[in-house]
Amino acid sequence: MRTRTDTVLAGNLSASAAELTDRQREILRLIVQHYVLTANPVGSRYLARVGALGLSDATTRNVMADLEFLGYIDHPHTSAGRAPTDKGYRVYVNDLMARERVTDADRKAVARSLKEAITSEDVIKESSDILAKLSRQLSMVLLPALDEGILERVEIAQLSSNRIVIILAASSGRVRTVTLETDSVIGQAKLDQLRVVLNERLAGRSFREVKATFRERVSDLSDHEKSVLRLFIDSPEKLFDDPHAERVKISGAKNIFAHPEFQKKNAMAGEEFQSIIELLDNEEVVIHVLERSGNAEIGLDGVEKRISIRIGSELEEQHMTNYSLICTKYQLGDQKGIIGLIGPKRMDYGRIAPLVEYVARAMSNVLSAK
Amino acid sequence: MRTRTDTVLAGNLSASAAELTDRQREILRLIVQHYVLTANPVGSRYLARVGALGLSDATTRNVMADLEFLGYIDHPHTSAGRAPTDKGYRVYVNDLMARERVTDADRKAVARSLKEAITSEDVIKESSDILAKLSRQLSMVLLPALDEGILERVEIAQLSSNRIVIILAASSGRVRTVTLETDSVIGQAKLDQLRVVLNERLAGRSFREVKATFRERVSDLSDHEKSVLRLFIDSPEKLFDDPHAERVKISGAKNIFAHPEFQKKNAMAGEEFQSIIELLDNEEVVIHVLERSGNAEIGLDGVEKRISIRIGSELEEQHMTNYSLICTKYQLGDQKGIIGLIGPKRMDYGRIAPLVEYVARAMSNVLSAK
DNA sequence: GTTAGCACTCCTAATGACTGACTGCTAATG
DNA sequence: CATTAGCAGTCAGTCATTAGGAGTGCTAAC
Repeated sequence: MRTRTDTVLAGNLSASAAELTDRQREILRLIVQHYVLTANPVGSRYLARVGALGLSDATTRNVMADLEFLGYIDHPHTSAGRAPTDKGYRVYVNDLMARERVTDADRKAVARSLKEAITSEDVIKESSDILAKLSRQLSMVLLPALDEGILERVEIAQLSSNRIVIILAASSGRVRTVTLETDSVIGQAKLDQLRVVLNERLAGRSFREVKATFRERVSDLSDHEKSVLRLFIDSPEKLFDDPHAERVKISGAKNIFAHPEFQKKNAMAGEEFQSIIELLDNEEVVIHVLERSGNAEIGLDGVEKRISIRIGSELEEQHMTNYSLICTKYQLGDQKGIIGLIGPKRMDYGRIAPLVEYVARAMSNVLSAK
Repeated sequence: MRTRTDTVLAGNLSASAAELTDRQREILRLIVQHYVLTANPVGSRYLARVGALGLSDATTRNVMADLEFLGYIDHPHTSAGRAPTDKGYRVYVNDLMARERVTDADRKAVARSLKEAITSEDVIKESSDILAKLSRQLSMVLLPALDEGILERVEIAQLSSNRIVIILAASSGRVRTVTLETDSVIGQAKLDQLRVVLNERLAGRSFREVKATFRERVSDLSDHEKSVLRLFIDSPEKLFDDPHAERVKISGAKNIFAHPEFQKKNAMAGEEFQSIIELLDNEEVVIHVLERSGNAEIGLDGVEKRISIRIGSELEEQHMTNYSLICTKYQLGDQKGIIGLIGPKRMDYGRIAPLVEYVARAMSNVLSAK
């Protein structure tokens, strides 16, 4: 299919975004912007007609042919307009787009939401909700992994003669409680003693370490004490860690289905749709996607990147090639969580990326005051 | 449109299900069963052909015309087969269907799931998951409202010099924790004293009462103590109650969208679809739907009904007239929660209703042993 | 380098014919 | 009198065809 002309072009034009001509960059920018706006492939005649370029459709066509050959845009079929490829979006996000300032209205809305929140849990849920609302996308918040934090302190409280609750406080401020039924009645003095021992042996260590070494650490306790801790001894890996469901908050599912790409015929049967539903159904998928994107790009590679944007195939999820993820980290105590959103690749990056960053910063501030 | 013949029929045939003839009941049963199975309106010729009746299509037609006039079945357009109306489903559920025994395979699957669960929270989540999986519907579990339980005990634990956690233990076994930042350092002795006072004044009362009267109950405390409890004094109604998000577990969203009614053209735009998404997005809607159905029918009207089935319009939700809800209560400590599922009205009630009941009983048993 | 013009491709929506599944009614039947 | 056979009429869904529109690629002229 490739003609000799193509080869010549390939020789003349580098595939690197930096070496695109100004005109090419400008046209790519226009294509992305119009496609984001309308969800329709944009054609050369249309671009010429709106006249932002002062070029004829034919010339535009030539440039677009070059851009297509270089892999920045594509067309679904011969006589359709062009839509950006993942590579095209990537260049747009990196070099071409203008990051808009978060509007005053949005700032106010965020402040209003967060003011209502009393507990840290509330703040996190509200942040997710307001981000979903303002971005009109599907928003997700991931709490910092208990697993990666320090077990600051263990408390034991007696609820009734045979029920106690064990409180695991992480240095991030997160708290995990586990209630236990005890076989025999256990006195307050005994409990106090047990608390002291547990704190001596566990406090200040990472949950991960505690998980791995708990059995040994309590192996010398009396049988009676061990029977109280039976559940922990049986399954430390579950009790010293998050239940998956509780690390994730999701908001705004309705937004994602309102996008025009879902209005076509058999949208529900498609794998895209299925994969979004999977996200709603299964917290582990959310954790996986957010952690991979968040941890890989933000603050781990020397240069601190403030925000991670993954476009289509960059998500490395088989069925999510039509979506983009924008996420960043927020601070909860001494740990970091991740907040972000998912939407169609055709997304207003210039507006939304700063919004994600803004919400993350706002929630971090509010959380640090709790 | 109604002819004189119709009027005569109306005189002859009562609208009460009990007064349907055996043949009418049998045909209604067949219609429901076939419709549930195939999702296609069922016609007289089809019924005659499968031959379960030994009647010709014409006779079947006559009976079906009567059933339609009486409001048990309907047809979407002149030349379509008949589908049950809500009234038809209701009669089917009340009088016609056979409740199947839960299969051994299902029983084993439930047992296997619940065995893995360690904490009560796990049990509840697992119950929801397994119910969704076995029924292939959207399943929901509602925890008992903190609001309606007794505040059994208050504990205070110090996490660090200026952070404490307050533990509210409900008699149901549920525990709510709230971490507080204190302005000044507060000694252990002071905390112990505060705990004693709070327990004296709050323990044993309902959360609802505590919520309403907390401010008065602590009005005589020292300013220092009040400053520690500032958050509670400011918003007792929020802190002595559930955050909505934490009362609800949802599983199996993917199931509901796999049903054939969603495969048609603009399914996503429809209000039905929107209302299901609303359910996923908004815990308060779930709470509302489950509580209304569960509380209205189960165990409040003298006769203890074990299970609540609401069909279409009986749900009294504007946009959910195409769905049915099956739910029942389960026991958590001294309170009851609700577990149930939502699916298209076209649902295998005979299999699913017993399944819901079985899972509820199984989880109640496991929970009572925790 | 840029543009005009033209032939060509392909999607989409609209149309209309056709089929199949049903119903309702009537007249005949046992 | 209940039941059945037969027939005309209705309507959704499918399929092929058509016309229209948008856009491309190429070539030749400016």
